Amino acid sequence: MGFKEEQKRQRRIVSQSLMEGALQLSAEEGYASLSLRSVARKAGIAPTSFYRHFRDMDELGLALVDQAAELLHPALEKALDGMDYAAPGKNAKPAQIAETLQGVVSPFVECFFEVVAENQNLFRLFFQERTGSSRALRESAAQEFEKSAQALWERMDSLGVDLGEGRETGQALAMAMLNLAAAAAQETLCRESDEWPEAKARTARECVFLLLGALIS
Amino acid sequence: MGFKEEQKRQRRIVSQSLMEGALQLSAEEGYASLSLRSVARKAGIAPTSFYRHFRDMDELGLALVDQAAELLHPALEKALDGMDYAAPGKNAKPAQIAETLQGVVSPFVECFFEVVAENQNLFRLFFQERTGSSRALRESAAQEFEKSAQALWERMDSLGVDLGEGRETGQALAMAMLNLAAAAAQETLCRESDEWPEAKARTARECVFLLLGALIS
DNA sequence: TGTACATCAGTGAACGCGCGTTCACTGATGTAC
DNA sequence: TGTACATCAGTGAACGCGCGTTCACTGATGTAC
Repeated sequence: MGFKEEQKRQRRIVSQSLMEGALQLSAEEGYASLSLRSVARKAGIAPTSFYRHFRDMDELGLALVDQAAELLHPALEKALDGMDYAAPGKNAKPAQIAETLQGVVSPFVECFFEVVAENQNLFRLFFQERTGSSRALRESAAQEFEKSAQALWERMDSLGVDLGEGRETGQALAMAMLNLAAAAAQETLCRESDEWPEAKARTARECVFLLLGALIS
Repeated sequence: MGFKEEQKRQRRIVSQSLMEGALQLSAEEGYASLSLRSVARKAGIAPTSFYRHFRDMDELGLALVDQAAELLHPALEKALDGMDYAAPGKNAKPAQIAETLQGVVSPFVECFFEVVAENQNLFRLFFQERTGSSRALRESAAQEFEKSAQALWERMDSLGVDLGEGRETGQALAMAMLNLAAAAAQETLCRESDEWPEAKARTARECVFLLLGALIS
């Protein structure tokens, strides 16, 4: 009876070890240079068995991007839940507004860097392929990224962060926050040392400046 | 007499056609997937002749990154020359400060996007490899990028743009401007359509907000 | 002037290798009757 | 219960291919004496 379930479980385990192996190898040589055979070797299966799990390396890459997205979105949800913001009065001082904006920026930065730092190889791939050479990977990653920007904007909008002339500007600013965070994360991922706290602090500062500038314009 | 010069000229032409060929191919498949043989084929020489010009594909990549840097730096110099800024008074309105900041941001954005749009394949490679898989390429590109950030910061500093607590913050903000510009450029490079004006406008807006936020904090 | 040698970009043949993919097979299990 | 068939992850042998690299060579030119 339990055989089919067990078989499916095993299948998932092998698929995951292919993805994990691809991730480890891509950290060293880059995803584009990987070979089907090297990934199968890393996962401990015959090259021909690869095809029982993925049509080709591109499909495996897509699965990895999906996996990254499935980690990113709940992390972002958690950030959105943790945000608070009290719209400053007309005469509020910049320093006060900046302080208020921390209620939006801090949860974002914390959750973003947490999930990235805990899945470094996965997000290295995700950020990389967002502008990579495979159209399928690129479009999928870019789309997930945009989804995140939209969710972020909608939350800020509903909190009453007034980013100016409407939807487009607001979403673009959310995208800019994500771009700044991704740039800092990529930079940190490429370095040997763990400079995550510094990257987080820098990103937070930049995001606050960005929103503050938008708010008072 | 003129033979040696002529020979050197020819050599440079062939080297350039290898670089040009690599660039064209990398736009389609990504630099990491290129083969020495395909590049030689594209340039119209025998595979073995490749070695008369570059030790391997990595050295060719470095030459391309250098070439990008040699275009980027003068473009940035031009931008720095074109900047002007009159430090706003204590009671200046945000809208006025934003207007003043355009004198810094506009030349930067104009020159940056001009040189990128005119050398799309070269800068696609440059931005890509900044966080790519080859350590040599990555470090070289990242270093040139940082140089630019430093030059940008020094110019803003000398213009009297007061970005706050000193050198580190200022340079980080210059880096953030470059990161925002690069992200917008990469995104546009990946799309089919020519959305350069939109990307420029968006980047300019984001840079102004960023600097404005930093200024009034 | 001629002769011997040096330089140097480019070449074609040849090598061994890892690659992606196909094929027919195994062996464990479930299903129909 | 037995028998025949279906499913499905995994396998090893085999294929043809493009790859990076080596080697000894060419042919045009400059240089020394």
